Amino acid sequence: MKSTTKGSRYRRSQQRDRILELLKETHTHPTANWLYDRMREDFPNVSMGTVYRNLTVLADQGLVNRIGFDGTLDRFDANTAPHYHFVCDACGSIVDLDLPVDEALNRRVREVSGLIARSHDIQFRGRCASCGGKRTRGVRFR
Amino acid sequence: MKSTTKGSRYRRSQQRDRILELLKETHTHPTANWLYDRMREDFPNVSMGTVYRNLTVLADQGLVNRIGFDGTLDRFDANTAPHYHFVCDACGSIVDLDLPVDEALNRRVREVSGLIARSHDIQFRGRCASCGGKRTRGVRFR
DNA sequence: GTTCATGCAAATCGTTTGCACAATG
DNA sequence: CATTGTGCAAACGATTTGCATGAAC
Repeated sequence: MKSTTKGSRYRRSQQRDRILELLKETHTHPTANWLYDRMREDFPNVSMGTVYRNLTVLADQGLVNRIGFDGTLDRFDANTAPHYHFVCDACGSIVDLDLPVDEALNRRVREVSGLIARSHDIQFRGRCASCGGKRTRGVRFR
Repeated sequence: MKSTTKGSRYRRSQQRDRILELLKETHTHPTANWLYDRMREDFPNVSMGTVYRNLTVLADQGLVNRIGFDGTLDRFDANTAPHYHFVCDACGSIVDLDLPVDEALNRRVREVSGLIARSHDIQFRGRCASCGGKRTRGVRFR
């Protein structure tokens, strides 16, 4: 991984630009493999290595977040503002929530434990709109 | 993975009993590999396969939780009561917090999004007591 | 005695990396 | 032209699985 400390001697590339574009126009927190499939439409010979390398660079530049929920693959998100997530038990889809981030929680942690929390993440779990109350096992997002 | 739906035709085994015991007397949310090392003290020929298989069974029986935080390996925990976690940025150690679980959050998700959240997890991030404010890069827990 | 659990090794999956060549600044 | 990015394939680390044998019920 390149360090953020140095002058970030990154060059631009069509591939990386496109990956960021895809992430900006997609709000499903895609996996590397999903991005790879989309990328092949424009760059038929693109490799997974390139996808991962660019995701790492974008994350290093702070343009993208890498998130790895319990059990699921790594997902990527161009929404770098702090926010909470809803994860569907059935199909694994992830939805951003409009709940305001509650900084007071970090303070409560300190009161209770003495530990200084600088941030926190919340994942809510349940069925998403399309999986509903049904027992249907949705197709796992890959 | 065996299903919970059937009659759970699990037999007991010394190995599984010992793994559960280790998890009960350990509150550091160990990795499979840590458990493997401890297991070898009692069962010199135990294999990782056995460790993982038993962890899966214990999780299926609801006796153990498998938790996989962002970037870290899977960790295992015999404390199955809902609780929040503090994750150290520096050394990766995980601490259970005494903060009461706030069920009202699930309701707020519904108000805001219409999604029905059945549960939620929170991970707080910061430096643990031993990593303190120091820039020391603690040894990553494996 | 039937079935489940084990140990071993090989397989799988997501991700990373070394290398020779192409693209960028 | 000095260096970074790419495509390819091989390497990697965590986890899973197939198989023959041993333990549990």
